This record gives sequence, structure tokens and C-alpha cells, in this order.
Amino acid sequence: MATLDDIAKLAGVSATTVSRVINNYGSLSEKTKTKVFEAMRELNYQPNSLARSLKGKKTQLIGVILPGVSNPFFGQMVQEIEDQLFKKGFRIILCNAGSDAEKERDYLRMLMANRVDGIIAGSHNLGIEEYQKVGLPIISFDRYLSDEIPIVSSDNYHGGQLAAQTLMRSGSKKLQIITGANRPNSPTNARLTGFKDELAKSDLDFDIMEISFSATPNIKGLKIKELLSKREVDGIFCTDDLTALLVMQQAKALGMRVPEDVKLVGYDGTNFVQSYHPELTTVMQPISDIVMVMIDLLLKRIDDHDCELEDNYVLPVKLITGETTV
Amino acid sequence: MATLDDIAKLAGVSATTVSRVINNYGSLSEKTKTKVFEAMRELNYQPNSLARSLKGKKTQLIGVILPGVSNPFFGQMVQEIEDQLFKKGFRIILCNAGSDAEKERDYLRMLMANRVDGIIAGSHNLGIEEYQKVGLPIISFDRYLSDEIPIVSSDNYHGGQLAAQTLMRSGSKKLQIITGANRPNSPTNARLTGFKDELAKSDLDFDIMEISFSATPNIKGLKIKELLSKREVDGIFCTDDLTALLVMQQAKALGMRVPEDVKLVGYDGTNFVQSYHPELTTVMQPISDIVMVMIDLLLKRIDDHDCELEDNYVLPVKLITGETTV
DNA sequence: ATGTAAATGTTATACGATTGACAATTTTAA
DNA sequence: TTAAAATTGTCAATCGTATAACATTTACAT
Repeated sequence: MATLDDIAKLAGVSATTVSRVINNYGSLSEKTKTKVFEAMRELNYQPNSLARSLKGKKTQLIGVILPGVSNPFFGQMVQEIEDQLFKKGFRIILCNAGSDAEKERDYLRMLMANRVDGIIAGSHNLGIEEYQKVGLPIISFDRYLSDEIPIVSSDNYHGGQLAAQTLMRSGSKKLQIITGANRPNSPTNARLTGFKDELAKSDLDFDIMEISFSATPNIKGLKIKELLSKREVDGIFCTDDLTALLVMQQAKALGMRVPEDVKLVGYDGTNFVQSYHPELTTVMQPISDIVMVMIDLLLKRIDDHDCELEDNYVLPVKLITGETTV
Repeated sequence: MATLDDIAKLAGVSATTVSRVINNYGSLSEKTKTKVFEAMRELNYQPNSLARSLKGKKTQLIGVILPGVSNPFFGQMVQEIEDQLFKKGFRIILCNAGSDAEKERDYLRMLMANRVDGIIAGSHNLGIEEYQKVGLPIISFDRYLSDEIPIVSSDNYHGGQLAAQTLMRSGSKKLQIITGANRPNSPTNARLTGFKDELAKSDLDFDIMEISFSATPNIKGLKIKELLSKREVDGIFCTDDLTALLVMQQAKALGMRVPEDVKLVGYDGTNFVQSYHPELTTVMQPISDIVMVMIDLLLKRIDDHDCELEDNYVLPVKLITGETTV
């Protein structure tokens, strides 16, 4: 692969001049610029960004750590992140951490080794300590990592409230929430709390079903079937849309009608669900806005490692009414 | 961030020794090794991979160029790629090229600049020339790029045949294929050909509807609605599952029953569709195997730039029978 | 023609790590 | 005790680029 020197030789100028052209500093005549650019084109030259970064420039790389990209929610989020960062001249290193703490740790190390300019962290298998010693700008999606790391999230609490209101308005009396296993700093916690608080106002009670985020759809389906076949609940809030789809699936299999026999509200409202399952009532997270805020904050931190940022940035959710509630 | 020298100072040895420890060459006493490792841990040291790569080592980075990751098919594919490459010590730079040739070109340049070890290309907005002058190991998914670049794909032709057979066996008489706009080297072409050839055997005719891959679901839905409302066809093969979902959606809206009024076969068979739409009959691409082959070939090329590889690697598809055909 | 500004070249250093050559020290074995 | 082997250090070059300092050449205006 061609180097600076090759270009210099071909253009008949000094390496310094080529560098001057590339970085556009010092004074240069149009003629030399043209010569150099031509040589660059001829050799299909790309400045070695390893060398540039080593010499103090940024890498223009951002690490994105997420549970995984096959989930439509994170798929869309990555798509947004990539899209917005590309426009600002950054590329992303994709890190699917799954629910594997060791893998997440490995990725953190690699990102440090690669001297990425910053990290967007949306997967959270690790404790605080590991994130603290990274020493790179980090923005977290939806979970507390450390005092220094801003959290961007949708208004989970209000989302929970909305779900409760919607189910109640729809006439549900026996309510159920299906949610991921609630670790202390999990966002689904706030969804639960909002749901709970809202129901408390009307003195309605409800049951909680916890299903691990990492359970397979089959497992989830089984548990849901078990729940539904008791025919005790008439209103369900799933803290993610995919689970809601499974509820619809199982309900259908059991001959239960939605919303007549059981109302249903999901959470996330991805483009995917909006397009392919518009019938689902759901609480939409403003993914695009969330990403915009995360990137904005991250770039600020990259620009100035010590700049003051808020601890929390909470973006409003929106109820999308489908046919699974009345 | 700590450097080699910092470690050397803290451990009270020379930089060379630290390097020896890290790269495990020369002779070393246990005592020094321990000292050095301890210093590394204490400073949370990560060798600067920019510097290492500059000095001739590989970057352990692979560029992955795809249309986008919000599509479940490519979402799952990226997940697989990431998963398998991680185990082999590689990370990926994710490049969503969409249907934007300029963006794909930009990404190619960036990948060169970043000295990635290789590229997996699954998005194809660019001509052959651009890929030829990249000068890096490349493996292509499902499309011809240049004589030097191996193509890995599912057996699109046979997939088309399977779809045709299934619809015929199901009793369809008036057949329709819905497929992306067919550019010369598009994989959907082979699906079409297989479909066509199989129908020809039985002297059945069919219509072709082309809908651009990049059209929004709404647009696609409209076109499908138009088609269905004529009530002329009773068997449809969609060359991707998402479009098949839209057909089901529109059919339902029009009061048509699947499979009674119209049979339906999709293509892709992602985990997502299998879990959340098991009712859909579809031709499954062996994503995991495809990825395995691509990675295997890519690593061979990385190891030896000039190693001989086949032009084509075609992996078998599998029919998954749901309820949208009888 | 002369001075000034602009354009380019020369040279050196740095970024952080790798690696080879060789010297110096320590350990081990006979 | 001594020679051989193992360990560690010193020094320098290298990867490709950036950049500062300084020297030199060229162009242009007066």
C-alpha cells in the first residue's frame, strides 16, 4: 500500500509538502496541490490512520457496546448510531456483549487498546469499577455505570404510567406486567415503578412475571402460555415489544382474543414493530433522539474530557395506540 | 494512558524486557514476568494497538459492509459475524452502506486507511472497479464483485425451485413472485430463475412484481394491496420474509385468508421469523454456515493474500413449512 | 534591482511499540 | 572455580505520519 513517500516521489515534491497538502497548512501553490492530489489518486493513496492517530490525532473510532444487534430495538439503535456518527466522520466498532460479562470486559480492553475516541455503552453486565478505570469518554444508555458517566434514557417511569393508564382506560381489571429480571439499576425497574404507582392511584392490584432478558423466545412463550391459560388476567404490560408479540402468539394459540379477552401494551415501538405489527399498542422510545443526545454528549466529552454534563438525560416517550387496547 | 515506558519504570526493568514479556520471546525469569504483569495490572495498561499495527502486526480489525443492521436478516448475519470473529480475536468495524454508493465508497476508503485485515462485503452499490483497487482480502456475500473475490451465498436457484414446488403442491394455479428490482448480479435473480424454471416444467405461468429493496414498508404495502385486491393470484413467493409479512398483513386487511385464498412462501428464515412468525412457510438460508465459510475464506486470504480459492461457495437452503402453504 | 512574501525543501523529533544485535550481568552446572 | 547458559540491559532502527524550525528558492511588487 502506498505511503506518503511514494506520493512525494511520484509528485516530485518532498514528503513534508505532501503532508502539508493533506493537512492543508503552510502556504501552497495550486500547482503543487494539483500534482499531489493527482499522485494520490493515481496510487489510490489513503493516509495510514494508524500512523496519524499515533502521532496524536484522534482515531475517529467509537466503540458501541450493546447486548446484540439481532434484537430489532438494538438493531435500530445501532443503525441510528452508525448513521449519525458517519455524518460526523466517525466509524464504529461493534461490540455485541450479549449477557456475557467476560466478553464485555474483553471488549472494553480492546477498545482501550485501539484508542477509540469514545464509547457508547448500552450493555451492562459489568460493575462500576471496570468502567471507571477505562479513562475514556463514555455515555451510557439506560443504566447507571458510575458517577462520571451520563445516562441517556427514555422516560421509563412515565412509560410505565402510560401503560397502566391505557390498560385501565381499556377496562382491564386484573393486570399483569411481564418484565426482565430486575437487577438493581435496570431500566425496566422504572417502567415497573411507574406502572405500579399509577395503578396504586386507582387501588388496582397486579401481578409481576419476571422473564430473563436472555431467555429464548421458546422459553418465554412457554411461560406466557402458562400464565394465559389460567385465564385470570385481562390486561398485560410487556416491558418490551417482542415479548408482547409472543403474548399475542400464545393468546391466539389458546383461542383468546386480543383485546376482547386480554388487552396488551408493549414497550419500545421500533420502526419494525410499527411497520409489521401496527396492531400493537406500545410505548415508543424516541430512539433517534436518544442517539442524538448520546452522540452530542459523547462528542462534547471527546472535545473536552472534563466538561460538566448532567447525570441524567430523560427523553419523553409516546403512546402508540393500536388495536390491542380499546 | 499508560505506555510501555511507564510499565518499565514501575516494574523497574527496561522497556525491552516489558516488550519481551508481552510478546513472550527471549528468555525471561518468572520473577520479572510477575513484576511486569503486576505493573500492567496496576496501571490498567493496554498496549497501544495502533503502534503495534504500525510496526507490522495485523490490526485484528475486519470491515463489515452491509445494507443495514435494522433488517433482521442482516442483523442476524452481523451478530453471527461478530460472534464468530470475536472468538478468533478479531473485532469488526460496522459499515451500513444502505443503498448509498457514495457512502459505500467512503467506507471502503476508511477501511483502507484503517488498515483493516480484511473485508466482508454484503452490500453492493458499487461497481467492480472500486473493489478491485482496494487491495485487501475481501469476501463477498451473494454478489459478484470481481474475479478475485469469492462469493458465498445460499443456493438461491434451488430456493426458487423449492418455493415453486411448494406453491404448486399446495394447489396454487395463478402464481406471483414479488422480488427486489433485479440488477444484473442480484441474488434475487437466481431465486427468480429457479422459480421460473420449475414452473416451466409444469407449464404454469406467473407474474413478476418488482419492488425496490429500499422501498419503505408502507410503499411495499401499497403495491401489495393493489396486487391482492385484484384477487387474481392464489400463490405468492416473496424473495424475502419481510415482504411476505406485509402480504399477510394486507391479505388480512382485505379479508383474504392465508392459505385458503392465497398461499405464501417467503425467503430467509431468520431466527426472528422462525420465533415470531412460525406460521410463515419460508426458504431458510443457513446464515451461520454462510458466515462460517466467509470467515474461513477471509482468514485464509489474510494469512496468504494469494491463496487460491473457488469463485463460488453455495450453501444449501432448507424449506421450513408453516401454515401459509398447505 | 531589491526587498518582501510566498512556496518548498531539509532535517530532526515524536508517537508507542517491536525487534535485532550486542553487551553486561546473573545463575547454573560441572 | 570456571565455563556455559540464562537473563536482562543498552542502543538503534523501524513502521507512516505530523510538525516545528530553519534554509533555500521562486515570484512579485515597487
